[in-house]
Amino acid sequence: MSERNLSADSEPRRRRRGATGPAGDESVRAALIEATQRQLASAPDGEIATRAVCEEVGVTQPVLYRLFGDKNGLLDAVADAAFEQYARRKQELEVTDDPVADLYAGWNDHMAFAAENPSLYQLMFTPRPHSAATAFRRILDLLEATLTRCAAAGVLVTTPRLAAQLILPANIGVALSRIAQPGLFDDPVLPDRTRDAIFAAVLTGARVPSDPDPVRAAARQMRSQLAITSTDKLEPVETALLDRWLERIDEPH
Amino acid sequence: MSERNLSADSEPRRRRRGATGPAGDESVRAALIEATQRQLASAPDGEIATRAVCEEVGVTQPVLYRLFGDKNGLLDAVADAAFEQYARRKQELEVTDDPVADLYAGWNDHMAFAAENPSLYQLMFTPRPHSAATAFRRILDLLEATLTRCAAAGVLVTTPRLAAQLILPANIGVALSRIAQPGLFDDPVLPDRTRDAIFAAVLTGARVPSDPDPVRAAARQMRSQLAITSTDKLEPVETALLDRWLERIDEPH
DNA sequence: TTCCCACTTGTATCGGCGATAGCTCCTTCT
DNA sequence: AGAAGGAGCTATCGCCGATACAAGTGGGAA
Repeated sequence: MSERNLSADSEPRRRRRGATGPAGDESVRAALIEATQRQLASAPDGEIATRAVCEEVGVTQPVLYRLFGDKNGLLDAVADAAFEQYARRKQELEVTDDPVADLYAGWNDHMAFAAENPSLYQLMFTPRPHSAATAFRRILDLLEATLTRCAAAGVLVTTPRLAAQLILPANIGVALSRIAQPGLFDDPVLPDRTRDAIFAAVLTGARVPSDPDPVRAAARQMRSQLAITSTDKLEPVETALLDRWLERIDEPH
Repeated sequence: MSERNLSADSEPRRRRRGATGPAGDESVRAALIEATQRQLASAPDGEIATRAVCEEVGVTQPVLYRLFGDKNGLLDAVADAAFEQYARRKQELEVTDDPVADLYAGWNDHMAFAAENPSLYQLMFTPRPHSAATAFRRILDLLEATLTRCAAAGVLVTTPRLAAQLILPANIGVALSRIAQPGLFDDPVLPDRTRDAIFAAVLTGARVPSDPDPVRAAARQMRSQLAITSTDKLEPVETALLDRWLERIDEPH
């Protein structure tokens, strides 16, 4: 049931037949999404009725169900539209060539977005049954991209993938807790403190602009670690050759 | 509206008048809560119908509405009952005289509870309109009590109140993210890493902040650096084998 | 130009939901 | 015994999500 026959894939065939009127499907689509966002922000219980949405736009229910499949499809579309807003905001921020500064700005902007759009935020990050929305994953990818730039600068101590999985849930947790229980988490320094705690576990404490070659730095650190604490996961011969290679990588060009 | 005239305060007057039958009100109350929990765990969409709950217990709808006021009151009661389970679990753990160990156990048990009871967990920690449930606050108090013991032991660098506000949202964020998007946050070390990152910002640096195994950390960073910027100081075959070895070093013991 | 047909849209409706009005019955107090 | 008041059941209200059905519309074929 609910094949959610979205008309996005039939976009090239749009208006081929039938009467869609002077305004195309995607115009009605956008209007429905916008109306849903508005009613979602107004409704204190965070719930909307497809009837009310259709009435505000001036279309009947079958139109909505043709465009979005079912109510869940509508909410997915709203969540993805919210991601577009989120990404647009973030794009206006990330112009620096300092990826760490962008990371900080990204966290702060995430918190601001959540505070300004609590209903949309819940729609995006709260577990919803049978949701096919891609907003969550795309935001994680966005974060991972910034972290990859950090890794390229040599300031990341883990993989960008793991770092993103560390940062985003913490960010979401603080934002959702503040939405759910504003009175319990009203400490103004809370987001910053959480941010610093997580970032400290992911970024190297000291910026290393002095070292232009992060590969060499990593190799050097790996060698020293091996010298201090030997590993038993490699055979001695392997460890010896590994050390030789690391030494070669560390050698000046 | 919906005064939610709960009969808990009328407990001393129970069965004073009227026919409650051989089973008292609180028996029916508990049965309704239990049935709701069961149906909540079964339902894939996390939604329940008061009709179905009443039918399973064998009472009619007005009974439910007299006992809980409305559907939200029922869900609040379920959330508070879930808190009792949560607190009971935690009470079985916290017997140590090492408050820091209790703190770690508390985090881990929180994650386990969320994984075992995803529906209940969402009910407790996800923003719900007009919720009068006290579970959220009581769990925060529980955490703050443990942190006060840590402060008495002199291992806390902030106030217990702020520390609790730092820890709980991070804990919730990881748990909810794993419930909402299991595929995106499947890294098994994610909860522990988050825990260590947050605790490091709250406890005196007894525990290693970033990584318990510096050799593994160095190997991981070396690998990510190699993945980002390949080196020309090693032959491709050598680089491939180097990566394999680093991977072996990074593997959990 | 005319007919046809695929597609859209409005009407009306279905089944289910949360919530409640009003009658009946039972228990308890006087 | 009679009075009184609370509790439960039946029936129902209004709203919701979703859809069957028929009328309508416009582009393409003859």
